[in-house]
Amino acid sequence: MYSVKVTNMDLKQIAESGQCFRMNYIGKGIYSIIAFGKYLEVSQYQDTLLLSCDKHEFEIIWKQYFDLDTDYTAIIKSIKADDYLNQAIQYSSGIRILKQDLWEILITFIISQRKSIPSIKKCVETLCSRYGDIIQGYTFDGAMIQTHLFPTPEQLSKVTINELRECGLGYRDVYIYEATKWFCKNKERCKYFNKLNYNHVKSILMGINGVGIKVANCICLFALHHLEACPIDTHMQQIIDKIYKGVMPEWMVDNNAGVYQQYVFYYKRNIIEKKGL
DNA sequence: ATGCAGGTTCGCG
DNA sequence: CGCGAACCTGCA
Repeated sequence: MYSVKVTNMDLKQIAESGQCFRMNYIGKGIYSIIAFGKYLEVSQYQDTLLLSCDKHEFEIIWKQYFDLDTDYTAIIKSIKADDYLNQAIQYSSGIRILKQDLWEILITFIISQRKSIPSIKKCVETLCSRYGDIIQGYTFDGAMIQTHLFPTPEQLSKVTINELRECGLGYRDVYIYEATKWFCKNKERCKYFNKLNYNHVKSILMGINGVGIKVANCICLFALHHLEACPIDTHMQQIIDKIYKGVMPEWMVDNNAGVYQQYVFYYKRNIIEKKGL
């Protein structure tokens, strides 16, 4: 077990933000996460994060994963006056942009198109349980559990389109199939993607069949940490249309637009949607 | 039962 | 180019 002080962090908000599909609430204030080859349990009491791993694992994996070296207070302070955005931040300032695995984000966000979050999660778990390695993890109680990792590119490259279809992917089966081949072929090149600038890497990603501008932006933001990447989905489009009268607000083209997008997205889904805008 | 969902592609004007 | 329709599947 290891504990660490954090600011601008709220596990619930992150888990429900829609940027990751393998983080789940498992009761008693505890969330489970499977990423980078590990199973983690984590809980939070005020500004203290408690993790089921040791210090070493925290330092080499989870510290980066939770983006704990980025100063979100500064990001929030840098906002130019905007009532709606500030209102959203009151509600969602515990969201951080997770640094996730490029390959996993590529595939899961291709799956995400025209799907609800529960449905995306279901597909992802099916892929993991059928094609991913089994690993052992430990709960807070010290109990050993087994779980599946997200399949590697090599593992998924052995799966046929028909088998993919049977995982509930629908028409996305071909996209996944082709993206997998693309990734295997470009594996060495992908390692240097974090050195390329945002527009460059976005245009490369959009060359993949099934990756349009929204998914490309999600990959840039959630895997490559380009904080200026601002995915515009139907929720964001509604915000532009209804709140900003069809004119894209300045904060959406800011250096930190992706962070702001997450704040607004979470706020919109949790508050506005339930009251009927 | 019909319609639609956190998107992309294709084909049309 | 800008627009609408179709694309699988599951769930209201």
